[in-house]
Amino acid sequence: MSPRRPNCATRDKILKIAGVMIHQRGFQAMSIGDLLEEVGISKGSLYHHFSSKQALGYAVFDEIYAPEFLADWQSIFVSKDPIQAMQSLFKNQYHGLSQDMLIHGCAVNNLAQEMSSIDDGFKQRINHIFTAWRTQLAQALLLGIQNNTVDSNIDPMRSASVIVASIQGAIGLAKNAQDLNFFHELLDGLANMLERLRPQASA
Amino acid sequence: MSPRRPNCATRDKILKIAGVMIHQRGFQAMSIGDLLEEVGISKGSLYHHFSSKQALGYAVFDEIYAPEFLADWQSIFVSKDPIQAMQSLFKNQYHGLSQDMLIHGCAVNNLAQEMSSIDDGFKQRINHIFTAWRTQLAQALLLGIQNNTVDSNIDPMRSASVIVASIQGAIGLAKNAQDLNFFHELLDGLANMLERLRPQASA
Amino acid sequence: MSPRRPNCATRDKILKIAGVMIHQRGFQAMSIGDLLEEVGISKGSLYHHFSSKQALGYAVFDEIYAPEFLADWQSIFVSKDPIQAMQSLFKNQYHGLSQDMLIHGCAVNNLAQEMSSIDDGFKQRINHIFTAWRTQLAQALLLGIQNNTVDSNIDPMRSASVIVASIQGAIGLAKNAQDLNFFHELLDGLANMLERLRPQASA
Amino acid sequence: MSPRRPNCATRDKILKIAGVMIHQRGFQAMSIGDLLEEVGISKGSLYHHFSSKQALGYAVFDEIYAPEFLADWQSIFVSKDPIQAMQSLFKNQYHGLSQDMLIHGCAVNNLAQEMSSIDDGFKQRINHIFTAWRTQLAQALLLGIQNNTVDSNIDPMRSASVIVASIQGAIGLAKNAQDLNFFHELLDGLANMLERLRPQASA
DNA sequence: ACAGTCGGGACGCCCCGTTTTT
DNA sequence: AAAAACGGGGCGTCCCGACTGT
Repeated sequence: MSPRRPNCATRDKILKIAGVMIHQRGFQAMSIGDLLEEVGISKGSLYHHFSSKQALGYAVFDEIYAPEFLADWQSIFVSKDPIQAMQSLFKNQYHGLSQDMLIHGCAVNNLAQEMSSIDDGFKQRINHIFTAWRTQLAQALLLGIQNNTVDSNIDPMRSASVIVASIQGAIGLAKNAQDLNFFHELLDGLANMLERLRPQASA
Repeated sequence: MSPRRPNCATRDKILKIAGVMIHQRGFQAMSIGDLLEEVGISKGSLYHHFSSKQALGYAVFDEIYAPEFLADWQSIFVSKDPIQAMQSLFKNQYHGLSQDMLIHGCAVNNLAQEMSSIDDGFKQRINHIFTAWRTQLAQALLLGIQNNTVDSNIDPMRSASVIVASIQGAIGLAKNAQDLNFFHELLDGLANMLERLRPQASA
Repeated sequence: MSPRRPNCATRDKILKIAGVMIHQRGFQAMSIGDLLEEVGISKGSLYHHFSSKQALGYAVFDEIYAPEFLADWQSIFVSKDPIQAMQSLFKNQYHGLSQDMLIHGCAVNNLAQEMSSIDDGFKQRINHIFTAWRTQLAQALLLGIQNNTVDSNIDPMRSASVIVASIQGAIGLAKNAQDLNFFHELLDGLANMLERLRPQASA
Repeated sequence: MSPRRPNCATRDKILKIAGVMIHQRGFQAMSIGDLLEEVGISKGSLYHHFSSKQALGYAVFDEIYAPEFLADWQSIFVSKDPIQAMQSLFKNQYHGLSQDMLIHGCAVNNLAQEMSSIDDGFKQRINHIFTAWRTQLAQALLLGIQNNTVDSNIDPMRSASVIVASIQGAIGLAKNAQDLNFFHELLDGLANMLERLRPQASA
């Protein structure tokens, strides 16, 4: 059950659909039976590829959620103006890809809320990815400070943490409200908040 | 099964313990059987007071979670300097009462993440309370603007939404990390972020 | 789940039928599903009375097998001529009640072979009952020695153990052969063996 | 799938390990999956050599259990004093090789108890081997009678059956008790019982 | 001939929230 | 308010067959 086995369409299909179902219903609420029906395979097939529901969940996290999670942020991590880069990322999420996140929230954050206090394997994975996110964002802010696009008075790491928290919180609020306008307002508000991290003109 | 039945010790006990268990495990993961054992009653007794698990959940929300949810914030809603008021609230949560929130997160937010997309009754209740929070906070910010403790350039409603999102996100992150220091850092970062909503000196 | 609850026909019915099925198929091979169908109840009903298959098995042992196990031997334990008493017991088993034992063996011994090395609860119960049997039979042999119906040179406890072993072994052999005549032969042989425990005429 | 295929290391390895596992856990409780893991082969490999679990079980019986079953008894079958020969066999089992039999019992007898009433193939095999044992032992007793080491009044066949039953019963009792001292006592008792088959001095 | 991967589906026990009866 | 009965669904294991490659 090595993390990557090349030739197995079934395994990939399971992972993909399980990724969607866990995102939609939560890990515990996703039933193996429903998954089997959706994928169109039998139990023996599933348990040939994954030794347990837990192992499947870990694989979904490692092979589906984690790789996609930070993908959108790579451009920000190397920008000289991280504030502008994030603002434009928020703008882009106004269109298209925000739908899924509006309805079901962030897959990683959902798992974090549901599983981190119950299952240690999930907790470690989630911690790892959030820490990576915060750390990289802090470095990006530092780069911004060096390029005078970010106020040098801020603490990069703490600001990065707050930004991460704000985004996750915003997605959570929006998912609950199921209101696209409200989501846009939140993104706007975040953009404005970021603008306040610019170097103060009065300095 | 009216929302408020004054005289019933058993019912109150059920509500109280159910409130704790839902907070700790989540609504779906809390089993009726475990609850009965904890309360020390029989199934018939529970179903005499609540017609279903769902009804119990609603009652817990309405009678336990909701009343306590905004209690701490009342002082903020009437302050002439809401930023300072919130900052001191965060300071107070450094000590004592933050433990529960660190371990299990915010009861309302947990329910929001778990149930709002599944159960409409929960969704409406949660929306209602979050909207109230945001609205009242926006009014507080407006009061701050009028008292020149908050920058008049901000949009009170959007800023209120972002503040709410940030707080919920911070609690979520901290719950996942299970790290008190990290939680304190987040609160610090939030306090700093709020400071940036002060009227700009350069204006 | 106290061992004896007075008013519960369903519980008794479950125990009775489970006792038969375990006797016929073995404990592990008896499926809960089949039991439910046979009894005509639902899963919830069964698990209301017994917390697990194991608990059911223990109850069957304690409340069905154990009480009946030593019943036939009570007359022997108080006889002045235990050899003759056992021989007549064997004779009686020629008729009628031996059928069940021929086909499926001794319920207690079956459980002993199947479960004692796997499950400690069963092991302890079985040891207890076998020890009781051997001990009481040894006392009976001692009584026979005192009444000069048994050779005083034998060691009562060891002889009792051998007698018990022989009987269980005989039942096991007969169950395997499924041959009534062979079973009768074995009982005859046992009776003859017992006769050799008489006081030696030459002494 | 002929009963004896000489040159196949894999097949032999399967048989050997399966023999151990069936002895330890029972036939039904032994899972094919566990066996494969233990042997270190794949399913395809096993089912290439054995058409089914049942066929594997039969092969284990025929090629592992049966050949070893009567090996120790060959010396007895040709002795002029079978009683003494058996007694010394019991003595030898006091040391060393009795461990396995104490813990897991007699492999053939275990199978007999578990499978003979369920599976006809097992039943026939077991019957065959037990019959052979009894028959050969009866002949040995007859030889003893002819050599005046055994009482001529006994019925050789019936006595042989009782002896076989006693031994199997003793192993069963000891396996359940898991008590080496008790096992030794039982063997002692058996030896004493055999002594009583000597020609009576008073005759 | 032999081995490995993959897939199949029936069944294992048990826990769930609920309804019915007393 | 308690005891009893309900039945659907939870995940996982089982033995096995089919297909693929050597």
